[in-house]
Amino acid sequence: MNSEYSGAGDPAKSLELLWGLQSKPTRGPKPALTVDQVCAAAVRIADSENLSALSMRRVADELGVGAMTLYRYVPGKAELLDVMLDSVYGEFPRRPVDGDWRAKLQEVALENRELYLRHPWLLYVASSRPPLGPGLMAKYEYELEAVEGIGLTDVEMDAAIALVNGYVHGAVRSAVDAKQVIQSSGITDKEWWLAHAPLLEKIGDAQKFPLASRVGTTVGEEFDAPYDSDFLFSFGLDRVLDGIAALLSAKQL
Amino acid sequence: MNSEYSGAGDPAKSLELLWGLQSKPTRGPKPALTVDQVCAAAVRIADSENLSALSMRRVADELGVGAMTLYRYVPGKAELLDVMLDSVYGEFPRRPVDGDWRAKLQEVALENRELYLRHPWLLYVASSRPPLGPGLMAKYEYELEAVEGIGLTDVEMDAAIALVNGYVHGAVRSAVDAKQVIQSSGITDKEWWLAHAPLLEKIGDAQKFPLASRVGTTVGEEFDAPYDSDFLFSFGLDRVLDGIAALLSAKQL
DNA sequence: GCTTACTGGGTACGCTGTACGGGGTAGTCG
DNA sequence: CGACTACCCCGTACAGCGTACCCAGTAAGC
Repeated sequence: MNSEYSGAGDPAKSLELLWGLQSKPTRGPKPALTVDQVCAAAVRIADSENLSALSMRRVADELGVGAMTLYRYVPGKAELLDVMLDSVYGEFPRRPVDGDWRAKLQEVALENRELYLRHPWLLYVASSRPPLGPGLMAKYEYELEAVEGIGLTDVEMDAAIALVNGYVHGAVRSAVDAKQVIQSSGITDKEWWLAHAPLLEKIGDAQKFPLASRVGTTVGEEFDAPYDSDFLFSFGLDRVLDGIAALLSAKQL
Repeated sequence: MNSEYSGAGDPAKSLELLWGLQSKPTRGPKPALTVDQVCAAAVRIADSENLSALSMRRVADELGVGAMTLYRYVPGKAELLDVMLDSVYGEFPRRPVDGDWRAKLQEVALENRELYLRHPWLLYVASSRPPLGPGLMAKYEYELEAVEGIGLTDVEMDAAIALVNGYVHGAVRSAVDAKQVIQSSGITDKEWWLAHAPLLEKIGDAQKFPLASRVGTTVGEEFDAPYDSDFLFSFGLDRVLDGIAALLSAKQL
């Protein structure tokens, strides 16, 4: 499973694509496709297979055209990824929430999690300087609303949602990775741990790394317990939100 | 800049490599290279160039051998990445710290940050199920020591350091990405924002997304202020540690 | 000295993104 | 209406990737 880096293309060209600023041609045959169709096909492939299965030829096959035809609509693969990103950001739920900042931020985290689970390839493409398309702008606006007017500076507001989003990204990625490893290898964490325990013991694992082997064993055993990923996700998220709460009360003194 | 996925190879073969469990050959010519040499050359390339410059042929050139020779030492590129990961984990400082859990966890975060800054490609390869080599085990052991005996369960201990490490990963990746974009494009965040402001205004940015444009502008302007990355890093880290502190005091009630 | 396990590495296959250029099509202008 | 030309689709080609396969050369064991 590879992952690519968004923002690798020409940012100006990506922006033109994202906001539909291309000057429309007047002469010549009508285009058989649209950028949206190309993007939708690419998202379909990335969703149902994975990011490394996403190639220009594969997208072209999906649309029943030649590979080079895609370059009539998109400058290159990097810009296509930018468009894909913004298009799925556009389906961010943005459900209205009654409650304080904490309830709203929690909802933001859950919606981000939903998005990642629906489009797992996002986990491997999300960049720190994403293209400023309409989808991302709307998502960012919604997220900022959760922390507006609670006493944070603009920079702190941005840092707060970056903190939450960063946590969600890491947590969901761990969970998705683990699930994929289990699916592809056919063995669970517990089984894997048990299978390799003798090898690690032979090396002197428990003597040299007592804490690591104790905690590792416990975590491995608990991993397929009834409360699994949901519990762990909420646990970490609560810590992050507690941290923001601590900042707020410190500022009020 | 691409990134690859560690753990994609055969875990058993990676483990053998990591712990040096290969049965040594008795007959035939002496190998001209060692796994360590191959790994060191690969790390050198990834450090000085980047992860997408790391190819088997490139590593072979660095060592003055043919490309296929590497497959005498390493089953494939995926396993080579595993070995590279564990080898740089092995240089994790693990400085002893006097103080409470918070001072120790802060030190863990700073050392992780150093490691990422010294080997930026780590940011694009780190996986959730890394190979359990000696380097990672020692690092994990050291990190667990920071939160041992402060009243957390084993699962909570693991979750706590995963939380800190996840934060560091995200924060450093953002900083490194930003720096690379500035270097490669030659324009700073502020200049980029100013250059695209008229375009975004034409679209109706400020009307549709008032918060996003206000906060975005502020963040863009502050970004190359004197206190930049160090301040922001500590800010987020303090929030994470506050969150763990809140958990600890809640458990003591 | 023969056998045999092992090493180095050349060649080749299928994959990638995409530069280039050719042939067909449709709207515009003399 | 014919010519022009901008635009469409896309076949070919190239450089690069990971690596399967295979063969020649080497050195240890019998």
